[in-house]
Amino acid sequence: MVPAPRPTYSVIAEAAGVSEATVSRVLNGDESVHPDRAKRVHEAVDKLGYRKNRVASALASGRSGLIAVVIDDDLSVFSDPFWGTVTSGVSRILSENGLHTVLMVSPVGSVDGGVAHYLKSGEVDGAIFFVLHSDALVNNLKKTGLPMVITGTPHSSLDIPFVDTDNFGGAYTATKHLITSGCKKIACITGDIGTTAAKQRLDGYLQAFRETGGIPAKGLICEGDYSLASGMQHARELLETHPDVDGIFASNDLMAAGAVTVLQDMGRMVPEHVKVVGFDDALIAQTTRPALTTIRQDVVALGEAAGSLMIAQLNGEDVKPIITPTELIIRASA
Amino acid sequence: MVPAPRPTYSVIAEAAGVSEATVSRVLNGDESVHPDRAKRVHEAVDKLGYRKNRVASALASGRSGLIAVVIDDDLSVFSDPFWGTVTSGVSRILSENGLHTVLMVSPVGSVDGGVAHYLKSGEVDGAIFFVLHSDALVNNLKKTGLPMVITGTPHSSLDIPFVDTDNFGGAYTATKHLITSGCKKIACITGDIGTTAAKQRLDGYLQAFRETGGIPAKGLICEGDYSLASGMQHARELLETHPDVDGIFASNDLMAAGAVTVLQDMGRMVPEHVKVVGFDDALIAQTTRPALTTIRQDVVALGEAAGSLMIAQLNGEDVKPIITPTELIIRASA
DNA sequence: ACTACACGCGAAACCGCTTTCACGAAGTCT
DNA sequence: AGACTTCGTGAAAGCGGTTTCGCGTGTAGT
Repeated sequence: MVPAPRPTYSVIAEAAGVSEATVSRVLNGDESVHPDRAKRVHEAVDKLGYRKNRVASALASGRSGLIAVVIDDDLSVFSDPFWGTVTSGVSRILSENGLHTVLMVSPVGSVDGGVAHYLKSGEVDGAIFFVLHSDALVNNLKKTGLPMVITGTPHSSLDIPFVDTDNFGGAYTATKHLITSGCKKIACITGDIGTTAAKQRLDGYLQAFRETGGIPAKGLICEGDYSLASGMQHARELLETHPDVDGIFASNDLMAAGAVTVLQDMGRMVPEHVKVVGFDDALIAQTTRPALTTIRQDVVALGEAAGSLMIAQLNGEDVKPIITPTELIIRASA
Repeated sequence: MVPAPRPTYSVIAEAAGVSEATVSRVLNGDESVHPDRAKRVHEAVDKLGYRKNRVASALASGRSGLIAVVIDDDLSVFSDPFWGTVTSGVSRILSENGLHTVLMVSPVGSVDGGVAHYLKSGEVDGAIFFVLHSDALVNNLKKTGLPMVITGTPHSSLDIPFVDTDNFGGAYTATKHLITSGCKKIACITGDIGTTAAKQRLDGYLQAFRETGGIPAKGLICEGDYSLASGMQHARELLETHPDVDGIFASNDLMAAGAVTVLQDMGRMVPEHVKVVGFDDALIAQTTRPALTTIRQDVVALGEAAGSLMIAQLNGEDVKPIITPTELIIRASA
């Protein structure tokens, strides 16, 4: 039971009465073929149900049609739907452009492991990185000339195109919201400060604060790590050092949720006594009681931006970083 | 600035003083090459930093080294870390075996779209499907002979290898736990009954119930849809129809969380008046107050199982479905 | 000692598509 | 009208591996 051999150029060429070279030209959108012949080729293609063999095409042209998405193999992948969502956005855009997404999970911090080799080996046409802590791998690969896009703001100012959420603006808006809601003493629980996103969100908070003319009191800024536990821990500490705190901006919803539960356990009502704003608009923002007021980032759009930046690069276009906007979602917690 | 041309077989062959055919044999583990020559080849490979061009290899051998992971483009991808986690497990196992993961997001319910074409076109060596509602696509592809693995129990009894969590066992354990904790009237809020997982979890509940000698009273089984809202709604209804309910097994943590908040809003204490057990051990299980007792499924293991089932198939081994075990996590809610 | 056979290995065809090159026809320029 | 381009096209040379085929050579069988 031979599985119906797929037609090749030679079959198409014969059916259309042209050479294989012409078939190739037509199928690759070369304008210089006479319309009549092009039409004949297209008809043959349709009739025979021809589908180009991408592998052969890749070998001959040196373009594989594959884009790698590189994710660090740390906890974020396992617990946070964020990356999966971005990836699906990337994947959609790429496949609309005839490209495919190859997923690579890179051991965290590995600068020269299998992933690096694979990327260097020219079997992908480009790579999209999710960078959290280190852009060493990206740096290492930069000299290869491989088209790359970074999701998240890079640490060093590599001139590699990147996409990111407007962390600063979102944090600013969140803090501003607390201020206009009447909060007098607003704390900030930052994310893992080793990430640029956490820094930017902190900066946004500081900026809003600065505009009120004040400076955050000592201890009002706590360095968390994006985990539920750290949200809980810092909320607890805050209540001890600053019992009169009446607003908390947490750098993500998970920590905000942790803070809310601790606040409630310790007798504070949210939002009556303390208002809390998170960041992300993750699922959990809707399931806490009260539901979290938060900054929504359009994660799918982020993925699509990354994808289109890659496409643009492959087309030789000039690319600039893309910052996607955020939106304040007002629920019950502030 | 030519980017250091990669060595090819001809270079290796020359350096090792053998033919290209021999290089190929050595590199593909053909035993019939004399050890001395094999050694020379390996040395040449090491010295020249040779890496096989997978594209060329794929063209010549007909094996691409690519495995597709097909995910339905519906909400689950966007909001549930589950799929991302499974995928990363799959990806790890595959890359340990020299294979790569190609991510394909398939428009939900599409039986004959681009994804199907791609899979049929022989550019991947196998496909792993995440099946929730329909296995039509899989069915459609079955006759192509493409090695496939399904994550989740298929609806129809296709004889396609699958991996799944022990839904039945987990639900049984959960219900049993409620029974031994002294609950007399135990309700079940099922998941979307169109999914096999929901059915199996319901069966597990029924089995535990049956062993007590009783039959669940009418209305004690409510058909939810895995959403927070449905958990809340059914908890509300339960309290009306069966005010004396003292145990609830919800088919996932989200619904369990919804149930808990409603119970509390309506004056019941958890776990004093009503005990609640969820399923999944999702993040939310830790953020509800009280934290949820639940059934943990090892999602990474599930992905790894799917990956290894694929590997086994490619090796021509006989494969059987794999059911991964669950674990009862006792927290405060039951 | 003579055919028989297995074993190692190299030559060469081949996988299916891309791209360079050169050639004839048609058009343009003095 | 002759020389020079331009344009559309096919022949053919790859791309970098894999695999079939057949040729010595060494060992075994009789």
